[in-house]
Amino acid sequence: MTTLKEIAQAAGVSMTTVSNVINGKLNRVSADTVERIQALISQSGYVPNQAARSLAQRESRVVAIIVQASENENIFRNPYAAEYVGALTVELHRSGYYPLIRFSDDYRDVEADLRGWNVAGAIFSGTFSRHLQNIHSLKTVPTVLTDCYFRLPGVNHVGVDDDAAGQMAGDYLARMGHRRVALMTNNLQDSEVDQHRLAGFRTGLAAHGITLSERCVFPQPIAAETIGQLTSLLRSPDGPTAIFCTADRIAAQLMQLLSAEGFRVPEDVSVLGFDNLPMAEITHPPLTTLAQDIDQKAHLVVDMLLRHIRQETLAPERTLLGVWLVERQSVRRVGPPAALAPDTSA
Amino acid sequence: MTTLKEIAQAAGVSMTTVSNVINGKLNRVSADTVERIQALISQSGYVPNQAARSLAQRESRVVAIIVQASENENIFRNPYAAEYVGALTVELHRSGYYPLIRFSDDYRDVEADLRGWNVAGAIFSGTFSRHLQNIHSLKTVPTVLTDCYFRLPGVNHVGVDDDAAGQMAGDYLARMGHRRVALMTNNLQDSEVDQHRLAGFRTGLAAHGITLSERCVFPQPIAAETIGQLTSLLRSPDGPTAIFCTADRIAAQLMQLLSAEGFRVPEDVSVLGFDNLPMAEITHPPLTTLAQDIDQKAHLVVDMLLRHIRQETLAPERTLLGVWLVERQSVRRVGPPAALAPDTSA
DNA sequence: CTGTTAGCGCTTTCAC
DNA sequence: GTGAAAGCGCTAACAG
Repeated sequence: MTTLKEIAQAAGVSMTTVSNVINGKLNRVSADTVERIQALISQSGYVPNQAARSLAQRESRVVAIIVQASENENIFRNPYAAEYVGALTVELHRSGYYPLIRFSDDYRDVEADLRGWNVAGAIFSGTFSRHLQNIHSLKTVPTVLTDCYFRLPGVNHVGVDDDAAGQMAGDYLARMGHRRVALMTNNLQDSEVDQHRLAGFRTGLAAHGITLSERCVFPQPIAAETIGQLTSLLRSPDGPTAIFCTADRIAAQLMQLLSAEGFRVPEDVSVLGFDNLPMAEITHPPLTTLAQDIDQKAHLVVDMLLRHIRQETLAPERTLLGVWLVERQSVRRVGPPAALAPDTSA
Repeated sequence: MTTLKEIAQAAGVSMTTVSNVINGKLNRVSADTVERIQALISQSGYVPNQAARSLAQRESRVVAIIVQASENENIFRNPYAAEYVGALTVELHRSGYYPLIRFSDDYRDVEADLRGWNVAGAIFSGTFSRHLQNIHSLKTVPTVLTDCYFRLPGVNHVGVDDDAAGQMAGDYLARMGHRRVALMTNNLQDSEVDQHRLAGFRTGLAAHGITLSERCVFPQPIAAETIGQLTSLLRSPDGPTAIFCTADRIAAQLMQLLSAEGFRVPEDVSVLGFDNLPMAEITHPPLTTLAQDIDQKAHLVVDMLLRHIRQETLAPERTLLGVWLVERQSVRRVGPPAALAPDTSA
């Protein structure tokens, strides 16, 4: 193993000079010294020791990525989480940072990660406010909160405009002629993202004089054991004709279950998803969904974080990303054509 | 920020003693000193500095997870990779290690990670032999190779028995009455996993007197632009009646494309997948596939690696995991019942 | 442009 | 049982 000291000795210069070359402070070193040192570095295959660097500089090149999940849960089974973290990883690598991934809902683990590794920054995804409250390092570590609703002055935030997105969902289903609709979320109880999508959905429906009935709100994905609850609702004369799912994954599972119960999508019931993950193309029928741009989000988040780390002028504290509709085949238009007449905006 | 030194001063003991308590060397410290120090530690919220620890001990608690991918490619879009890495992450956390995830096909980056972070160990997934050859740290860093075919004495290896699995696929399709079959892989050119599945497939078919025609081997997934190549083959009188895909993802995409072209699965053509990912349940029709146990694999891999790190008696150098058939609805039985007669083993 | 010096926070001999 | 001291590999003032 080669060290900086050895390079310095071989080059007949001090460690400082070598350090300057390594860290690109080339204005402090003469051109031929730079060249000589770089030659030695690549010959010897020298790699700087990150631990020593972190220790001396009191900051590592590590960025913590904290994903809301119960410890021991493989959250990458959720394709949205996996794709998002993967995109963040690519962006961080590109900038010379190393992601430290933690699945957690225990603030002590998170604190230990942030402090123990002297992280340069942290990115949170989907963390509930009640957990974020306890993480005091938010005040000292450059942080970008994503898909969360916890606010703290000076802490940047990036997320989908969930209210607007929910509204778009409600508006779309209403325009497609649906008057009785339902909603299915991942975790309405805890997830503020889900709560805002619901609120927006209500607003969007209200604009068309539609009220979301309480028994049509499913706060968790339905499973094979509990599908009966939904099917009997669907079969009742005043049951919903469309279901908005706040994640493609829920929608895909739901369609599968529905099809096993003999319901046809979209003939018997329409299904609208959220995210536009690759899976939306392989469901049957292909899923109509509200799309978000995960790569764009990851790029923006890392960019914001690096700005923050470099103490540059901060970007706006809060950035809301839009979603757009991708129509495939899981939502159909219902009702007599006359019902559409009042809509003059089409 | 609290340091070990401060704890020592507050407790009126030396740093050595505190260090011993932190590292569980309790036989060297009296019971009440232990207690006093532990109280101080939890009161102050002290968290050891990982960089300092790594530096002093010349080894970090970092385990590199290297996933074969082109740099800048978000490989977590591949649900198998995501689920596997997620499972490894959970296992490593459970044992107090930190995963360092790297998507790469450049051995220099990998070397830099391994050396720069003084990693305790490394796990490779799917790395091609031609890349692994260049990674000299394999000889010095405790390593488990997974889903690879590169052999090096002293380096552990865990993988699916791809030959046996391919054979199982061939045997199954033959038993279901298919005499003309096709194969579609992810990257036959580079992936030794795919190559072994193909070899096994040929063996399995040969046992039933079936030869896999060259034009029925698709070395890469087919896209919308190239589907014509397959459909014309399918329509020809001696075209294949079943397609074995070496990943569920390929199978799901294929079924989607096929359905858009007016082919029905399994009536017109059967499709067999590989992995049994959650997505296999949401395709239409639900996918018949060869299942592997990802959690088991991850558990085994981490267990092996930790053994290696702790210099315990090594597990066998090579462990092959089996797969099993999960029958859903994408493969149908064809041909006259008589065709089944020669099979006496059923 | 270059070098000297003093740590960063922890572990680890080796004495006591 | 406990402590003193050296050092892991690097960076960062500060001098020259």
